[in-house]
Amino acid sequence: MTTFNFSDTIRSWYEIHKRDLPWRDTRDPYPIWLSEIILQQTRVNQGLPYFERFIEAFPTVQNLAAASQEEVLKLWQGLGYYSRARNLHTAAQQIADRRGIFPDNFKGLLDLKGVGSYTAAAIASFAYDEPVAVVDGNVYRVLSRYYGIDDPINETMGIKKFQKLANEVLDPKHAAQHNQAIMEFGALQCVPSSPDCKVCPLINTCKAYQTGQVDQLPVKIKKTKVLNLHHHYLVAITPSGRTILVQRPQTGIWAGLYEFPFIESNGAMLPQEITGHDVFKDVFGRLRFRESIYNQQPILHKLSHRKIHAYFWIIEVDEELDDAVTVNEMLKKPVHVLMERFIKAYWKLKK
DNA sequence: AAGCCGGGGTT
DNA sequence: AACCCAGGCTT
Repeated sequence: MTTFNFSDTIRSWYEIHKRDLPWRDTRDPYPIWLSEIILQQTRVNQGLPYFERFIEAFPTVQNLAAASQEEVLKLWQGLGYYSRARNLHTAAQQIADRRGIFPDNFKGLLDLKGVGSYTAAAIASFAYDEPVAVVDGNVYRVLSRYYGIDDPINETMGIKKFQKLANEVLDPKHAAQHNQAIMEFGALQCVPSSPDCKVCPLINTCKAYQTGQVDQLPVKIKKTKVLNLHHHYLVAITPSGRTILVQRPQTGIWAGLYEFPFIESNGAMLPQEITGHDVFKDVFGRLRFRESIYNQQPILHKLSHRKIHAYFWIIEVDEELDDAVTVNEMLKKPVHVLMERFIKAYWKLKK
């Protein structure tokens, strides 16, 4: 007679249903670490091409450490949460300082920039089979439903409770497989909305299923409110076709990325309000120019906590500007997606 | 403890 | 429009 075992069940399920992902067939901490940073708050399908590009560009952690931050940010362009890229680069240099040797345990891994409790547990278990449980969004969902726990997953008490429970259900003899399995189970079977419980191997012992609470769990409180912003980008075009880019400050949104100079406002602006603005004068001085609006209707760019209403103004000037860059130089700079989309449309670039 | 930090896919 | 995603850092 055998007793029902949570870890055995999800690991058996995993061996049948697991996806074939390039960072799963290795114990090398470098690709494991790289994949985990890329996948933070990012879906597998979105992160996958970035993983391939990074491995191609930087086959070893030393290659990554030796790159410039701008090179790393450019490769990261479009993925979001750009502090991950800066931390990734810093951590690569930390590792290079150790002759390329990663810390070999959970505690040591936590010293790497950008590596928190989840990522340290993931690397420690996947690379070294250290019995430390990962707790990500998938794990919160699976455990909260299976055990019927309604503590909010974004409050200190709930976080501690789930971390403790996750370690209790972890089979220490199968740490790597167990951690992979519970996350894959959450990603493919115990999905956020309308999971197909009929085919779930845990259906007979799932608390949420028994009590009809599947769609109420996990509990997460507080919602981020969205702030509306209006950006009027000044797209300089010099006689030779060059333009002006400025780098954003090293803190805040899109830190360190490049964009056209812009005027912030509370809504639409008239041409004379643009050309009379201090920012405009700072960029173009007393040069002669011809201005035109590129998009009459604002382009909406939605982030998790902001909605940006973007207007692009084409400012053709009749003299060269000292700090202008060519289009090819511009394309080497890391930019956010709003910029990337405009650049591709305006200069009619392929891809 | 709470807020900040992107972009894309689903519902 | 709201929610979610192989979260971590800062204040």
